[in-house]
Amino acid sequence: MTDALPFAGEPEDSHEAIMRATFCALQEHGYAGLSIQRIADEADLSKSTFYHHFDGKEDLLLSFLEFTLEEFDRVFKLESSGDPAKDLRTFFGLLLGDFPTAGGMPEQEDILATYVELRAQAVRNPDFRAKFTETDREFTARIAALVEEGIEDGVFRDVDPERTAQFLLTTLEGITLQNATRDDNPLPELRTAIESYMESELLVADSADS
Amino acid sequence: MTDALPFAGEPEDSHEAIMRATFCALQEHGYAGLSIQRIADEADLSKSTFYHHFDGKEDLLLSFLEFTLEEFDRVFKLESSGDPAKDLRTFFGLLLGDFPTAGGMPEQEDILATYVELRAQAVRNPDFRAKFTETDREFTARIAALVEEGIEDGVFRDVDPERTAQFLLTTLEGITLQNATRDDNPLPELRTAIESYMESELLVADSADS
DNA sequence: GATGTTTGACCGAACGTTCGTTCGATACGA
DNA sequence: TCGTATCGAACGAACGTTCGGTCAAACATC
Repeated sequence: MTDALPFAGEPEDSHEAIMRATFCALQEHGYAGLSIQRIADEADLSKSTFYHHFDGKEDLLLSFLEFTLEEFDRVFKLESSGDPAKDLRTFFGLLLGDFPTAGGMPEQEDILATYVELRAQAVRNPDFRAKFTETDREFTARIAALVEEGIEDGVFRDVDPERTAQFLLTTLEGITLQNATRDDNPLPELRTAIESYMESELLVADSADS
Repeated sequence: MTDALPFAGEPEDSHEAIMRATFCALQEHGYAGLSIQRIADEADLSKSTFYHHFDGKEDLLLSFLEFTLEEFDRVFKLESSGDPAKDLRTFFGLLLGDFPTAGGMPEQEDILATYVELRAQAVRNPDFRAKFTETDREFTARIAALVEEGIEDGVFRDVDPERTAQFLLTTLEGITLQNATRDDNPLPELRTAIESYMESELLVADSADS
């Protein structure tokens, strides 16, 4: 139970403590405000100790990104009911912040905002870009598999699974981007919008009209 | 003609030169690599001269963002044919990079990538966030107006214009985000995907099936 | 079991660089 | 002569990183 959460309990070693500290420092100060000093302070270590565990800032950030994306992936794998439509909705929910957070941890919206900050670094950082490309491909494949399953079960229309999955993921990331960079609160409305898309494009009609 | 481009010809005064230099420095070094020194170098001015024209970095960036978003808006206003479906496609194209660039200026994809970098700053910068919120609202309103026009003309289905516009803009920004942060080139495929969405959700069917 | 050696985690202090910003001076047009 | 535009030089702060050294646990040797 507690094992399902990424940063529950006390850190076991300094390596994990630094990872956790990076996470917290990112939430508190943002990517631009992230410094070795801040991470060291958050982890109750000295700056020099940090360099004993990591080659430098770039090394840390790449490790952190890798760890985080795998953690996302791991949580997603836990949720599967066999019902494609339900699983698809669950998957969308998770991407939009419906995941549990440990006590004292930041809110889901803050985590998604940090995701946007990290993703934007991929514009200039080739290693980041490679990681996000891979993650996007995995997510798309997972959505496509659910769509295909739904088509075989006769509950989804006969759409192109890969193309539909790509389109859906794009929209979901658009929602995340907008929600993290706007003052109004577009998320609830956009949740219903993507639900509408599912109903009109994906689900076969229940009644006989159109 | 040349007046339609944002940075054509020689800058008229130092203020404009700094704006232009900010634009170029952003393309070359990215947001994280943006410094007063770089801007001054690009504008052939000294750092101290910069402070004669702007209060500081934050002042400049806000002015630059304001100027840039208005420039986007201005280009969009030029294109209107009266045909809602065509105008909508033109609008989408512009948002995805189908705009002219002056000689020696960066490519459209680089400009969109810089847009993503700037937008990500809105996560932490309230002034940025306010500006992007406003721009999103304007864009949504413009799309909604086109959709409403299309419904009245009988070429679009009777959808909710506001909601449809919001959903479309979200997807477009998702496309921009993904294209700027991935190694593969999802833009062409996503262009056809949003065209498919228009055909199946928006346009009334030409033939008589469903 | 006592003793010398090695190893790994840790730290304080410092280094060199870059950053945003300020200040005083100079040149020039009105 | 007053205001405006420009400049070089410098400032303090923060950054990522390195270095020399401490301490305790693990290990090897006798």
